[in-house]
Amino acid sequence: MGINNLLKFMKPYVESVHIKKYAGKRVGIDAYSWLHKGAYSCSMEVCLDMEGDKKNRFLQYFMHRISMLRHCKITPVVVFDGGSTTCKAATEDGRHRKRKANRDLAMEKLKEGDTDAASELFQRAVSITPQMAHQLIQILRSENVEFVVAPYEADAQLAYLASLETEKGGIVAIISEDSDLLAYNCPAVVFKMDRYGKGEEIILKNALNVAGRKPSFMNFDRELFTGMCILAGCDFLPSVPGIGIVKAYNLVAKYRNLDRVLSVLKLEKGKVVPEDYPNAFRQALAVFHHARVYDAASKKLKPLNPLTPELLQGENGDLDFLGPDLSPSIAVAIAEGNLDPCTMEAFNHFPQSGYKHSLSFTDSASQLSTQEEATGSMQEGCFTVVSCHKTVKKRIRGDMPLDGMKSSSEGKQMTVISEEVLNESETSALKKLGFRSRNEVFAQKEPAPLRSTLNIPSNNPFKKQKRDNEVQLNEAMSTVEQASEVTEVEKPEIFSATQKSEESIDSKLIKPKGKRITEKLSKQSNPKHVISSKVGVRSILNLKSSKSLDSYQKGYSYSLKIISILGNSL
DNA sequence: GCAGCGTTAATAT
DNA sequence: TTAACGCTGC
Repeated sequence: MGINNLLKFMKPYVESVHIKKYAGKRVGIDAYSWLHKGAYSCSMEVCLDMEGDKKNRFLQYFMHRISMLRHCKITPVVVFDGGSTTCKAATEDGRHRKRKANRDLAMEKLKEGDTDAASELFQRAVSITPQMAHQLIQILRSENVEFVVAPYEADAQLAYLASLETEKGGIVAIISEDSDLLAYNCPAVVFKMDRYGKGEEIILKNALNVAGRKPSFMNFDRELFTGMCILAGCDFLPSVPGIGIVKAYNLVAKYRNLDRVLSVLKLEKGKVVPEDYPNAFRQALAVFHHARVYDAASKKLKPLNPLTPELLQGENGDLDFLGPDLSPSIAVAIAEGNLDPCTMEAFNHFPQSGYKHSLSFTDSASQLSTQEEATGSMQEGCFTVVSCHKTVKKRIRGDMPLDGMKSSSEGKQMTVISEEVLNESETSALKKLGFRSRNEVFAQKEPAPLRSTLNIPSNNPFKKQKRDNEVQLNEAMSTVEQASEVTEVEKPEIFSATQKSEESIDSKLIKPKGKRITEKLSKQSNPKHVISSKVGVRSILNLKSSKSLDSYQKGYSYSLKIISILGNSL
């Protein structure tokens, strides 16, 4: 990830800082880096999509850091990655394969009973899923933390925010682990920030055009700097064999013109330079400067910097490598966290989170820590559901064997495995180790489905898939406009299933819910599956058309605060 | 001196 | 997953 060896090379420009230097300011956060770090503490649970408190540690990790920033009077702006662009497909694919291999190995170790080796391998296998990001988004909403989902790269979105003035939603610095941000010309990036707020900062203008320091970036403009980064090797384009950061720097410093550098490279390295390297290089450069980002003011996608005439004329006018343009309604739905940017499926509005988000932050005795509150309603196994769908209400009230659920509880720490992500032998291996499957725990206890499914083609290249999905989404929308059932389900509603649930409204607990099984049930047993899909889409796009965002969000976050599900039965 | 490879440690609690 | 380190070969 990032630019090969860039941080090491920039060491002379790194300064130790405490994040409180940005008190009173808005600071952007690359969500992926914290999600990933947080996931280490629960890698097995995440990989196997288990249920239970431990799986949600990554949320606690994230929110702890948010609390720390707020404690420092910083306004955090969390930026999530969206879909990946075609340029990056190869890198992503390689990572995916590695993770899968590690996961398979981990399963084998687990079967052998070697849990230590297994957990180490699971740590290498963790990937951050859109569902995890969405879980976090739900909490951020309820805690009124500002966030945006980038249409493509979070880095580009962060760079865009950093280019805006504060009054227009801009940020003054970025917290991340990704050196790409420097290639995107972000002015101030804090790397390796620990939980107390200490980190290492690079301020770009302290390096560019400053005399007397080595390596000297005297007479480097931002384009040359980005060019150097690409030459050294980045996610979009591997470096020419034999070229690392030092040689890249020397070439750029010597010729101060990227076209010249490319021709010298061809002369010096000859056949080692791939045929299409110069073209790929220019595309990568264009991505770093003109990637498509979401503009909250116009609620549309726009290029990070205005497109140049050369770009508009070149590439036969096909600028999809910057990330294909999206219609405004889709762009908004993605940015606001209602549409999965990878699959273009509507996110399930059903609660997924087991995170207990009553975090407070103290630094007395210079020790910063979280406090989790357990409430009575949880211990008593209270059951409250938030839903956008009225049939859910009926099912919960009519069919849910609540008493059975309460009596089946076997202590808080029980971990439940999901058969949908495991094959048969894996499932039986885990059962031998004492895990229970979700199907066993949730059989006949699940409410009706809410998830929308839009028949996503699975093997298509990303670009085509996005377009197809967008068409389907728009079609689904227009069909739904006329469906009479829709009017019934527009308003988010809160339903309670026990007399205790009224009390739980004050509770700040969110307990996990079996999602995958919900989907499975929906396909098997709900003849109205297609309708409910459309409802999902409608309810999302409805945000834009008929309600002010503000009032919806208030309602939504309120709803989320009272989600408290299943109590001890997990 | 540098690139590039392999190994190892750290990430979180 | 990444950074850091040491080794090797150009």
